Amino acid sequence: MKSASKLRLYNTLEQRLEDFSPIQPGKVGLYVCGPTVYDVPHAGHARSAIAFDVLVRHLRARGLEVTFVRNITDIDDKILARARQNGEEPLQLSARMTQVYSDDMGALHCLLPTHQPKVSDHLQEIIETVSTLIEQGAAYEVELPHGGRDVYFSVRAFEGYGKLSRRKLEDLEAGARVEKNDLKRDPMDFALWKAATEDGYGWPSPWGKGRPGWHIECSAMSTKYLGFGFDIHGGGMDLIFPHHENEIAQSEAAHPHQGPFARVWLHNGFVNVDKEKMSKSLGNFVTVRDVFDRNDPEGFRYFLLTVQYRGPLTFDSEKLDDGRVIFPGVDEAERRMDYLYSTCHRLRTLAEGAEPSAAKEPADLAAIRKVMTSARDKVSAALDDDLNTPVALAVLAEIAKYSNDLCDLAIKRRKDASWVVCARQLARQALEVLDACTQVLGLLRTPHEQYVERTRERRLRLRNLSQAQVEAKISERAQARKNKDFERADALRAQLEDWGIEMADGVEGTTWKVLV
RNA sequence: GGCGAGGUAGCCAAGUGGUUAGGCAACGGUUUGCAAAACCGUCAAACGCCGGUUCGAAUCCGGUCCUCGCCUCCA
Repeated sequence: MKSASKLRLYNTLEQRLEDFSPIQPGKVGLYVCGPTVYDVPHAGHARSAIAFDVLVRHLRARGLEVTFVRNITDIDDKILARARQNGEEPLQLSARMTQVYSDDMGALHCLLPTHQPKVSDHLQEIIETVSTLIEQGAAYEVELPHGGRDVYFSVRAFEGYGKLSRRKLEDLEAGARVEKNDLKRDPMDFALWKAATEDGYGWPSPWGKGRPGWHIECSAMSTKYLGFGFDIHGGGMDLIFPHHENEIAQSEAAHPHQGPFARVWLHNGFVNVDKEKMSKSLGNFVTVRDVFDRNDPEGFRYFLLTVQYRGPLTFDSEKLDDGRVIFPGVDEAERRMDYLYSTCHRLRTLAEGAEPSAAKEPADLAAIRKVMTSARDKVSAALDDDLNTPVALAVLAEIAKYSNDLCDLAIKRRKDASWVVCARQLARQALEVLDACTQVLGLLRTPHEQYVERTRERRLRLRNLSQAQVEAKISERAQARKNKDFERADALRAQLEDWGIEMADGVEGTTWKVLV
C-alpha cells in the first residue's frame, strides 16, 4: 500500500522522533526482547508484545519485508531459582512457561515472530561471542575461589558506555550499591559468563561448566538472525538500563569499527496499577490469565491500544459490592469490541446480494462514502506518527459510526430499490475498509459467531447464569407480550436486566446479550 | 543526588503556535407498547501554577508546584 506520510519513530538513542528508513531498501530487521520464562506472562508482557505487533503489521502493510526476531530467555538465574523451588528441571519449567506465553500472545492475536530463538539452543553462539570479546580485550576471566571461572565485560574498554541511557560511569558508580564481588576490575563490569552453581547446573565452555550472563544472549542471537547492525531494537522501558546499554557495549565491542549495533531503539512504557508500576513486590500484579478470566482477549488488546505505546498505561481493578473484581478500563474496551463486531455484522447483512450498478449515488450517501474512502489513509498516517494507536482507534470509531448511520438509513429507505443497491455497494466498501483498518491493529480478527459465543459463555459464567435459565425467562416474557400483559413483561425485563441481560425486541423476536 | 517521562473537561485519552480529536459517564432528542441497540444534540470558551516571547500559546522560553519511572531483577 502506498503511503503519503513518512513513518516517524521515537528513537531512544537520539531522544527524538526520526524519519525511519531501512538500511536495506524494502527490508526491515527488527529485534524485540522477549520474556524470561520463569512465570506466566503479565499485563506488561502483553503491552510490549502488542506494541511491537502493531509495528510489524504496520511495516508490512507499508510493503516492507520484515524479519521479526523475538527471543525467549530460557536460561536465567530466576528460572533456576524458581525451578529449585518447584523441584522441577529448569528447562522443563521454561518450556512450560514458553508455551503459556505463546498461547497468551496468540490469543491476543500477536503474529508469530519470524524467528523465536531460545538461549538453550544458542549456547555455541553465545560462547563464541564471549570468546571474541576476550580476544578483543573487552572482557576478562576471573578465577573463582571455589574453582570455575567467570567472564566479565570491561565497561572501561568500551568508549560509548552509557550512550543509550545517558548515564556517565562516574554517576553510576557513585550511586551503585557496593558489590561484594571484588573480583571485578570495575564495579560496573557485568557478567558475560558465570561459573556453574553449587549444584553443578551448567553447560561446558572454555571457562569450565557455567551459564551465560543476562545480556549476552540478545547480542549473540540478534546478530545471528539479523546480522550486525540492524534496523530496530525494541523492548520495555525498564530494559534501557542496564540490559540494552550492555547489549550495545558487548555487541559493538565485538564488532569494532562496524557502526552501531542497532539504528533505532524503541521502548514501550509501563503498565501501572494505582499510578504505580506493576510489580510483584507491591502485590499489584495482574497476569494475562487474570484478565482472560474476566475479559475477552480482543477487548484486552483494544484496551492496551488506547494509549500510545510510550506513555504509561493505568490498569485499575475495582471490587464490586457483590465481591466481583473487575477491570473497568478493559470492560469499557470490550464494550467497544462488541460495538465493532455488531457494526460489522450489520454491514454484512446490508451488503448481501450487492449487484453492480451504474446508478448515481444518492446525496445522503456522499458523506458516508467520503469517510470510508479516507479512513485507511488516516489510520496509516496515525501509525506513521510513532504508532499513535489512540488516533487510529478514533478512526475506527468514525468508520463504525458512519456504518451504523448507513444501516439505519437503509431501514428507513428500504423501499427505494435503486437507493438500496447503492447502499449495498457502500456497505461492501465499508466492510473492506473496516477489515483493512482493524487488520493493521490486530483487532476484529475473530469470526462474528465465535466472538458472540465466547463472550456470551464467559459473561454467563461470571454472573453464575445458564443460557437455559435466561432463555426460559425470555420466552416467558415473550408470552406475556403476546398476551399484551405489558406489566408482567416489563417486570420480567426488569429481572433480566438485573441479571445483566440486554434485550432487543425485533420483528423476528427478542435477541439478547449479556453485558460485560 | 544523577537521568528521564508526565500533569488536557466528571473519568480515560489525542493534539504540541491560529481551524472537530476520539471514547466512557450524565442529560435531551429520533426510534419503540415501554425499552434496548443505533444515530443526532448538550456537557466542552478544558489544557497544574506564575511570568515571558508572539497579532495569536494547551502548544515556544524561564521559573515553580505536584506525580511517576530508571539508577538493583524487571515488559
